Amino acid sequence: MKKITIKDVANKANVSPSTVSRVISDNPNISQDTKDKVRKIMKDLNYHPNAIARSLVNQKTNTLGLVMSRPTEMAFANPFFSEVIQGIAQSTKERHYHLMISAAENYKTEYEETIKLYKDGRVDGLILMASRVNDKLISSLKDINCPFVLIGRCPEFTDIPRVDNANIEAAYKMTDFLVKKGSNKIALISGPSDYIVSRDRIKGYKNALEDNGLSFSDELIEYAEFDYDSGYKATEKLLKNDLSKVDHIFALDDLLAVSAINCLIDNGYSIPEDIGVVGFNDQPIAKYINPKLTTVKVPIQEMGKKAAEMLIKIINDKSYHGEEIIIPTQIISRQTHRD
Amino acid sequence: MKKITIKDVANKANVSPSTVSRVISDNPNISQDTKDKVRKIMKDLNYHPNAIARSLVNQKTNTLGLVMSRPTEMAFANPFFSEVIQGIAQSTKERHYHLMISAAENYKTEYEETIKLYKDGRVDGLILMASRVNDKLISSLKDINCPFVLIGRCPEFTDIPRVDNANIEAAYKMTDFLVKKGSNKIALISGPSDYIVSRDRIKGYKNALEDNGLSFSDELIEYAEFDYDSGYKATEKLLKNDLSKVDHIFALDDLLAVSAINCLIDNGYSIPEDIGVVGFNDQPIAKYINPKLTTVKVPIQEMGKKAAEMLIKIINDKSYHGEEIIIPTQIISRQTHRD
DNA sequence: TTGTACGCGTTATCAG
DNA sequence: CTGATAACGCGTACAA
Repeated sequence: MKKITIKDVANKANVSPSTVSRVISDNPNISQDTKDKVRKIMKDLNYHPNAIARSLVNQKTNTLGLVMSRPTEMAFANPFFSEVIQGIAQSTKERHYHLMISAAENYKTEYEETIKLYKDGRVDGLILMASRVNDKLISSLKDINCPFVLIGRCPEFTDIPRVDNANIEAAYKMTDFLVKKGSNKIALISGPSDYIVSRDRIKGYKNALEDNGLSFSDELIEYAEFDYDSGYKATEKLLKNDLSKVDHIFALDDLLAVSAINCLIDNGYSIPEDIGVVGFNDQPIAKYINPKLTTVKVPIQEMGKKAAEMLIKIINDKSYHGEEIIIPTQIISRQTHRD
Repeated sequence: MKKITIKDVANKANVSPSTVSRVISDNPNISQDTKDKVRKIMKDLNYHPNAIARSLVNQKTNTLGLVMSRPTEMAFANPFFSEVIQGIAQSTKERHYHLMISAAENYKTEYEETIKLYKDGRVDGLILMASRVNDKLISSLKDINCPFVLIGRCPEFTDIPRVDNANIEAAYKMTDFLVKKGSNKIALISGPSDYIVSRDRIKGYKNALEDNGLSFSDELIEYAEFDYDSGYKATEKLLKNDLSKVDHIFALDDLLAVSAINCLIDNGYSIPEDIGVVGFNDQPIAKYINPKLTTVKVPIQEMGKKAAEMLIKIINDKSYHGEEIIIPTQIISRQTHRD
């Protein structure tokens, strides 16, 4: 079962390896006859060009990289990331690219893994997710001239290729939506405070409060990781403060919203009668629970798709340096807010 | 920003490229002096060995492949697959392997994509998920001598490397568990009938019925895809039949169980008072819904881990041809069954 | 202990 | 239209 190479094909076809190479790339100045002949032999021999050898000579792998850090991985439990991957996988497939996924244990190894993936020459570019404040990774990537696209936002750099949803605006809209429904005290359960996405959403929330003449206090906000248990604990903390006046909890992630709802139920509250809960992202689970979750719809898969598309374009078109794509969001009004 | 190669290092260190190569692989018969010297220069130049070139000469890529077909991708929405990937990613990371993920649009392209991934030389081996009855892929892979590990089971071949959970036994246990609780008419919502996993679980269910002297009828079973909407419809069909005597619905996947619960609730039933619903897999969602789902716990992530470990071992140890690892399951008794 | 020469499978350049 | 040759970056016999 030895590997058959371009030479084997060449021999059997009585042509040179270069000719075979040319028919592979469908070079126009090769006679139809030889093309047919060589193609037949390739079929007969069940020949497949070796991607590695091609990569070596072409200096490109046709593969994109994606690194999941542990926080991200934990968030892997969060359906958000599956959806992004799905979108990425779709684009790469369409463009005949491949996708390499790498897990990291923590933020530090995530940094190293990511850089390594590129410097080892395994990938032509990288897709970054979940950027934190002060993200060294991005400046390093810029330094070594590594093509990348960020899903999210990086405050230190304007003008980097990225796809994001309008987080500030979306959180504003949801907050405003609740206020217009009569809410006047909204507590917040946020993701980790060093994530840009958290900060942006908090900002939108605060702005909306302000514009509606409502006051904000730090006691109204609790931070959690992007997982269920953490969200549950955050809700418990909120419960310890005086929740009597709070009429809504705005969770900055659906999973967090679900944990809040369950914590509330466990403590004897009815949703949304006693207190409303709304989420963010519109992940599948939003529709699965009872009552169904009111949330902000973010086209996650679409974001993954766009990011991969942009990255591939950056890699292949040197006159193109990426852009900022902001995907619109939309409030999905279901059953967990107070009307 | 040009690439620096082994030659650059060699020049700067006044040694030959081969010496540098030996330093990289920590060859024992190289003087400590030159090792130190070369290593320092590698650091200074920020040199990274090119993985592609290495792959070409070593004839191995150190990467594993995983293909998701559309049905699988749809199931990508199903958390099952995220968890498996997570497990795989963990093993590959620990063993310094990489993971390439590929999406396919349907069963046919899945077949081609998979074969191609290997024949193109991009991966050293493959992890297969969700095997169907009469899976041509497996025999093809055997034919071309491609190392692979199956997560699941393939009835046509005994003796192929795989990791699985004891589906028959697990479904038996759950059915028996319900009967012992007093249930005597259990309906089933299964995954697609051409998946082995469906057949195995159905078999366990039937066996348990039989052993308990209960009768089985075809009207008691509905088939669905592994997604929510499909499960909902299947439940509606069940509802159209005479459900009056049915006291439990056994869904062969948690997501299906959730859809069944919601469909039942939408039709005025109370869970578990009017009818019990139990699931399979113990995915995160099982704990998130209200009431919490009674289900069979399958250590999904663990299965991914084991599969990747086995595959890597198969690839590197030619005296090892894989084995069958059956991971035990466990009933998680929560709130959706009738006591 | 280290250097030389060749090969891994392919593509690109230059002849013819 | 086609063939020889070099090169991509690295590992490894073989030689020294």
